[in-house]
Amino acid sequence: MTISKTADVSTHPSGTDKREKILRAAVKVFARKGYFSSKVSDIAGQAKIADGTVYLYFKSKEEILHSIFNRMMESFISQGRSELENIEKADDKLRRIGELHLERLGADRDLAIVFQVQLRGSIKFMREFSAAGFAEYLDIIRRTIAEGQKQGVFRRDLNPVICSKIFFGALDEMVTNWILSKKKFELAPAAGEVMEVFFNGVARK
Amino acid sequence: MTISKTADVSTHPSGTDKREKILRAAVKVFARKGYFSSKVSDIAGQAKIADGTVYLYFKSKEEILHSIFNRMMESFISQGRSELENIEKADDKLRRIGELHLERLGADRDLAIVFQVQLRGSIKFMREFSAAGFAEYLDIIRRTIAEGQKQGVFRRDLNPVICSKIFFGALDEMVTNWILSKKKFELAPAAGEVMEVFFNGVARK
Amino acid sequence: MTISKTADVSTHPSGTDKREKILRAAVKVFARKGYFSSKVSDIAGQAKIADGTVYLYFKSKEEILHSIFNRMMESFISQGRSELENIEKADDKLRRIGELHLERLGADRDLAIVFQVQLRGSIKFMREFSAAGFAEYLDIIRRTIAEGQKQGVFRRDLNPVICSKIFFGALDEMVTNWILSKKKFELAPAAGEVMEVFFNGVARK
Amino acid sequence: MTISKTADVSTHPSGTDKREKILRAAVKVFARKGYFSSKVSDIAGQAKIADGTVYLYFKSKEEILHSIFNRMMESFISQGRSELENIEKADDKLRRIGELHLERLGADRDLAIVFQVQLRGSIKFMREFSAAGFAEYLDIIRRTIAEGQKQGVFRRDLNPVICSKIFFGALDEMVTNWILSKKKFELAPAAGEVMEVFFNGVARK
DNA sequence: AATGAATGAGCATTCATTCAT
DNA sequence: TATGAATGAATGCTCATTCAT
Repeated sequence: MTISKTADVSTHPSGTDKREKILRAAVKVFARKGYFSSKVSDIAGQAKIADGTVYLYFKSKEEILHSIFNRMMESFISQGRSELENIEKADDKLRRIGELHLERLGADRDLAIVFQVQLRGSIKFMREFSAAGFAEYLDIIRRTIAEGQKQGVFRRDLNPVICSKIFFGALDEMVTNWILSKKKFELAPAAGEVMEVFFNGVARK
Repeated sequence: MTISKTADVSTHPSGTDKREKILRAAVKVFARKGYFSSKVSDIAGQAKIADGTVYLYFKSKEEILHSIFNRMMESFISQGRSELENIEKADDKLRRIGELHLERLGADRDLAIVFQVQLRGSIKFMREFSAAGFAEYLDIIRRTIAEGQKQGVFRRDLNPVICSKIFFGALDEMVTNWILSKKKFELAPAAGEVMEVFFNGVARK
Repeated sequence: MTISKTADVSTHPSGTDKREKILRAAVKVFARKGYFSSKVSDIAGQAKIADGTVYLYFKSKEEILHSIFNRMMESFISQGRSELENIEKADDKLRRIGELHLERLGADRDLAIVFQVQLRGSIKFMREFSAAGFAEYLDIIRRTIAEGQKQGVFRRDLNPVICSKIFFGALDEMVTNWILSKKKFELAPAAGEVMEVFFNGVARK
Repeated sequence: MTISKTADVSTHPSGTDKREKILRAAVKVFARKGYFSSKVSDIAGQAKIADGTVYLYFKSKEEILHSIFNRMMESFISQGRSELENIEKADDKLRRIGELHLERLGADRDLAIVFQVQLRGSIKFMREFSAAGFAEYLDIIRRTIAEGQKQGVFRRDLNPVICSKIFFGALDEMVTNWILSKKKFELAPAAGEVMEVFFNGVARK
């Protein structure tokens, strides 16, 4: 991202840039060392600013973590919404959600690590994370499944709530494994197989 | 790098008791406050021993966490093995694994929290956890699926590695949701529906 | 585990010693550098203990300051009481109070500095100080004056409250001047002249 | 803290105005929070200027405090001089000093707080304060007393130095008590009683 | 083995001061 | 002159670990 110091007079000229810079630095640092083991000065160092400057943009180290996942969830959900609104069939929608999920996290390994690992590191974070947008995400999946049941493409004998957890859990585990794996492989392609199992099961008919 | 003094502890009968006491205390404390926010003195206090005594049984705070999951995984896997060896059909085996997974974690909420939450809090822990037994667990699932493919009960066009992750991920998410849920409900009963989806999919035929 | 606040220190044999040592060190350090400019590590260094040890005996730097003046006021007032109870005449009592005041503070220059200077450095401290015992001290003086009025040794047209402030203020200023003075002189002998003025005034009759 | 900036460089020596504004702001802020707990940005905020602007008028935070009491002492002493030069009798002079002292400080509670409390918070400040004008003030009192002795209105057996401290201490304590008191009362009227005691003593003849 | 007092490295945060604009 | 974003030194407090008893 370039340091355009001419353009946006609307907000803080450099303010947004620096905030952005800190967040990116924090993602990198948190990904490598974990939230608790990361020092604020590590983040400042990575962002090439003075330690104190961090506090001009964030109230605390914890707020940085919050900002990371709030921003991510927001863009995640809004992107999801716009992509899905033109899709009619619930199964297609779900397939697209799965693809987006893996594409998005597969595109930024550090961000994925923060999501998969650091966010799970404390019940407190998880609850806050849940409140911040994750619950909504799960609910979108649930509604899509319920929609599919109405449309007649999904079985009606299954509980959409449980199905949504299974769906999310399957994707989530793909991401986690990808992160931990030493072999570099593409995450997104796995979406197809996940959907196949989720839709049709592993049983031979 | 590690761990366990399992061997030499067995020599001292009372040693095992106190070690056990510390581990139980640690599970309780970690579950409530998270690994990083738990103080060694909290654990000692909970175990009703002096702070220093902890270090007669564990080299460090981290080793306590390691011991918790090593012990858990060991018993988990050995219990699984003995339960499964008399089951012939791969789908029955897999069903039993799912039941055991949820029964076991559903039986001890604190332990479940440590597994679901604290263990995920750092890549380091996750890698070590993976090395310590989780990979083996996932592999048992994978082999069971491959076995089912041979037996002809599972589709042969699916990759057992990916299927095993889906299977584990689905169960794992059930547990995580159960932990975070404020409503107290039984975890184990969910196993049936998970298996149903995993086996037959959500699509209407 | 932890210790002990003010109360049960008496139980620990060395506990009291170390607490004492820290307080003495703190008086010295506060006297030289002032409360705000004194670092906890200065105090620890002066007391020849590790920084952390300070916190085994005091909850915070501020609590150290409180302890200093609480302890001082307590002993000051209790000593005063026992000295005064055998004195009948109010003017003799007052004279003895004046002497004690100057003797006591004149005996420990560092302690006097903390009392005269550091304690006055913030309204907050002053109010707390006032609550802690100073108000009582002033009240003892006031009552003694009122007593003298009853006994007929003091004029009855004067307000004892105001007189007590004048009395205290006069002594207090003697101490403050003594502290600031570069010439080393004895403080206590000044008591006589203060009493003479307070009793008989400066006016020539 | 944004400011309307007008290019009024031409009009006034606005420098003095702004300096004045900062000093008034500082008195208010120091009075409420104490010198050490007051932030330069608090002062700037109170004065409605930018933080950096403070440094165009003062070299440091400490210099602000110095300026406050230098200015105060100057005006105090010069006012005193002009008021006193027409008074012949030393006892009348002293009476007027006492009145002025209490009137002046009683008229501006915030300023009084800074004088009574913040100035006493460090030996360093006190010494500087003393050098800056307080010593001179005390000396004026001393000389007035000596003058009174010559005039025959004051006893000659008393040491004027000690008497001046008593005189000042009594007044000073009145002010300090007034500041700490929660009840709002007028400070100046107390002057009469202080003088009465100082002149004639509390003893009944 | 058990204790718990003592240690001291480590760290988030604050804030006086500077300086480019 | 004025600004306020940026700096980075400074410090109170915590807590895992040690060790004398």
